[in-house]
Amino acid sequence: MWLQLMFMLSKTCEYALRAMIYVAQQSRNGKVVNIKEISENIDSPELFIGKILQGLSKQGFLKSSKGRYGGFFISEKDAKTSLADIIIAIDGDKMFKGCGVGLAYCSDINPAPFIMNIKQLGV
Amino acid sequence: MWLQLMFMLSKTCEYALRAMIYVAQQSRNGKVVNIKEISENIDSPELFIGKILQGLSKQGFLKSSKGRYGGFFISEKDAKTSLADIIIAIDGDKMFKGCGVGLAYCSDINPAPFIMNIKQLGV
DNA sequence: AGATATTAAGATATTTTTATCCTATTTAAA
DNA sequence: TTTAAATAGGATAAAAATATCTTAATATCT
Repeated sequence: MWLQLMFMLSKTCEYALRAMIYVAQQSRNGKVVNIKEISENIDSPELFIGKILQGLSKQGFLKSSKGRYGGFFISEKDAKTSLADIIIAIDGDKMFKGCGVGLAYCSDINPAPFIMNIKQLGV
Repeated sequence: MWLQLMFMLSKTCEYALRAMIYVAQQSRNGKVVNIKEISENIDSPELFIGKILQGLSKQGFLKSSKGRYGGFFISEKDAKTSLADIIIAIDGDKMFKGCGVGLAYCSDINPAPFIMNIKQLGV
């Protein structure tokens, strides 16, 4: 069974994931994509996603080539990266720790995904 | 079965939930608590949580009393408020909509809690 | 009535996140 | 070799989130 996690990601991280997924798709077809194309397809500010990918590229999550017909691409090997690793690279691992509410029953051993339902304050 | 949701809340929202839970606990013992006590117990900036509770109080999530021996408290009725309502009051409902990654398979009908596991870019 | 302790409210300050600008460097095609 | 198109990198700007300050209003105790 899959554990369903719903995240609130930073804009930066959201753009990054969308971009990485888009580049990965294109790379499977052997295509190198430039920032303009990426930003148009994932609906993000062009220069901003440029900066983000520049950073991810430095960290080795994808490759870039400069110059005419340059752009970004993801090798078969890099495509094995889990989305979680990208999230951690950008937003850090705070998301995977603690429950965000800081109740007593949250700990490292029981990192308390915040049980939400119909739980009321008074119970 | 309970659905497990793990959130990244804004600081404001995190403080708010912790404060509300603390006040609710104290109110069950008939105790009115002031900002200083609250901030010490939930580890938040005193003036900041003051502002936050001031807002929640205006919206009717809890009661306040001014003057000496004043403070905040939550009636039995108000204690029925769900944490989700407080989150929405502060962070809005964006958290309950969309998947944050904006993939094609996310929609209003299928609001795609972000399936996370070992999913890889390349699959 | 006076002193003290509390929330209310508006203004302001600080920090972080998001976004843009400008110039340099690189590459390929003409 | 020149030109055009692309990323790299550093600086800056704008917006949003977080935090604090100051004064006013209110309530309680003596």
